[in-house]
Amino acid sequence: MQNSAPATIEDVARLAEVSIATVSRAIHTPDKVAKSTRQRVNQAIAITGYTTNAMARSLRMGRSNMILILAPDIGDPNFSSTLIGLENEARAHGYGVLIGHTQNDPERGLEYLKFLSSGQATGLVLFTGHEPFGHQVAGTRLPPTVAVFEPVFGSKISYVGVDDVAGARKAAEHLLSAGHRRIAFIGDSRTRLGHKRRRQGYDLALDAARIAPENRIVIEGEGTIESGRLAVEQLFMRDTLPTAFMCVNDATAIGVINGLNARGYDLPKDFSVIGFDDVPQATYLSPALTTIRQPRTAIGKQAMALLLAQLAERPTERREILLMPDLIVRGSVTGPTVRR
Amino acid sequence: MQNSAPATIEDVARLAEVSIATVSRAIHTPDKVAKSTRQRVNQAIAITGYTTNAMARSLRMGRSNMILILAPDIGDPNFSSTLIGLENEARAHGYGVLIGHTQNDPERGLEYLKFLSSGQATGLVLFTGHEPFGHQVAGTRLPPTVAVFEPVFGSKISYVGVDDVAGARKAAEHLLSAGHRRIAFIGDSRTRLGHKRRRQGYDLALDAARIAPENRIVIEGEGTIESGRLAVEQLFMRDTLPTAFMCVNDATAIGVINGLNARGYDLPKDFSVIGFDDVPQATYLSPALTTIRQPRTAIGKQAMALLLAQLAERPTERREILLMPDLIVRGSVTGPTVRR
DNA sequence: TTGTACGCGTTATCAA
DNA sequence: TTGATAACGCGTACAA
Repeated sequence: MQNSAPATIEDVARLAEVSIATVSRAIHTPDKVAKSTRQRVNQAIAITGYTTNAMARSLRMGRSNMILILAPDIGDPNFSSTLIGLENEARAHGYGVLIGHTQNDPERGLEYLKFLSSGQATGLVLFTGHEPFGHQVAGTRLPPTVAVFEPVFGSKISYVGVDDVAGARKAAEHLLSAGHRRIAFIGDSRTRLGHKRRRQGYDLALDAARIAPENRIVIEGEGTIESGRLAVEQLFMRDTLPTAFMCVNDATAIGVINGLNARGYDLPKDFSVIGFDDVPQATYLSPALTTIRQPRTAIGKQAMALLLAQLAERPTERREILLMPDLIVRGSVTGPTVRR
Repeated sequence: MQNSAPATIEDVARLAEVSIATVSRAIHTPDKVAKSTRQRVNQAIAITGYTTNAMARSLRMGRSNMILILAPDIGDPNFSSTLIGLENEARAHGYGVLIGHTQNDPERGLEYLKFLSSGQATGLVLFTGHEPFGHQVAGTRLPPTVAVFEPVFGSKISYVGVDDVAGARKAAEHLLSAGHRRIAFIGDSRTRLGHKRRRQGYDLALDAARIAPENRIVIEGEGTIESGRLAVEQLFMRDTLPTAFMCVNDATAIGVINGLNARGYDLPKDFSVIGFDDVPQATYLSPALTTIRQPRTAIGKQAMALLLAQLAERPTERREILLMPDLIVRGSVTGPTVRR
């Protein structure tokens, strides 16, 4: 027997024969209400199926218990498992999460900004690598925020992510220790901070191995499958072939493998390829991709923990938490082949 | 010069020297307010940077302009492009969308249900194939809802999706016309309606080609990569090999290709494989996967249009809109090989 | 221990 | 054409 309109606190109060104030107290500070009253209230809640109206509550309190997650591309294979870490940690502390998909569209950014400033979300997680577009224009102050997956360029927003330099260094060292001396780095970038750091790791490893700069091959790329294919074509045009490809991420590696296959090469015999990220597809490539695994769920968990801490007591200093990634050895790396 | 607290309608009213009622009117029914007054109000809005507080608005109106999208798995490659269709159509009509990730967890379902009944979202899009868990328990009435991607079993919720029967039939006919007579169907299901329909399409095509039932091979599977690999193993154990694999979806096809590759077969020479969905990775497999393409963005667009129509005038009858998918020919299908 | 009454920011009704 | 004011559902001083 349920009404069409959802039960309000008043319905409960009437049924329990108390005032709405008592109902509210019975819910939020149970020890401040007599045991017998509390029981009557709880019964009434059960009967009516009462659920506190989150909107009214947030309006009154000036804050909600929702966290907004802003992502430019939900299809990114790195996104979903990071999200799980974020969600689980939030739930464990009584917060819910909502996902906003910006598609890198400034207008959408603005829209979600309004959502925030209406108080419909209390905290913000950024996958975007930059503040929401229109943020400065709108002149709004951002709520407690943490960035994930890509640090926010030129800002004091805290960041939780993988240690790109160390991970990339591991990758390069793996190639080096397999005997490679001509290693190409595919996917260099001037704008993406994370990719820049991976390039640093590459250089660090090659420095340590005393590989002369003129024996390093660096190709730019935006980190997409297409950019990987393109890089292969560029290399073949220049006719400066490496024995191994170190890719800025797995998407690039997939493109490289693809391009190499298309040219009829037999991997990993002819060339070695290593990636970064360990996306789900990496296992199903042929050869299966040797790569650096991002601890995505752990990153999500830590990021949310940091955000909730900020929510509790607003600190000023920016924090950067870097998690160490692991090398995952599969089939795409072997010793170098001497080509004639 | 901006305040810390966001401007309210009262700030605007004070600055424009009118009442808050007039401000509200100037915004929503501009023709009902004198031109000069309207201009003063607009100026004041610009100066204060006023943005209407969505929460207060929704509380008063009893409805918001947000649509909640419930998905069990955001990582599903079918999800993101469907989402884009949904988002664009919603935006075009002044609605915003929020994504809820259930991970098939009943508790999470309940949580989002509360979100809905608080009026924080007005409409619902279901990717889940079932009503939110706990729906019956909570005894809540669902808002206007439409299902996408997977029809909701045993319910009168409208559905927009691909024509599975017709698509599967196209796939089977493609195999047939390439000369195959022993075609295995991988991924049969008793519970998933969409997969059942694909199986129907397979049977229809084979009926028409007068392939006797004893020459049909049907393997169950849950539509995952792993289930595809498993199916291959089963077939080899039984020693009843087909010349072609028709897979219930691309994930299964990837597993099948993988299993076949692992056994050292040369595709598509030794076996043909066809998928269903056309996920982004399909192009990058070797061989590139011939498959049936779901018009995902169009599905999203149509689904949202249907939902918004329901929002405008609540109809009773259930509708099912089926979009026709296309055959995408790539490299994974050739004529059958005679095996000794 | 409990109840009364105000305010959160809007929109809508009713007078003026 | 405009303004006062009542609701929307809730939390919490303050009073009892």
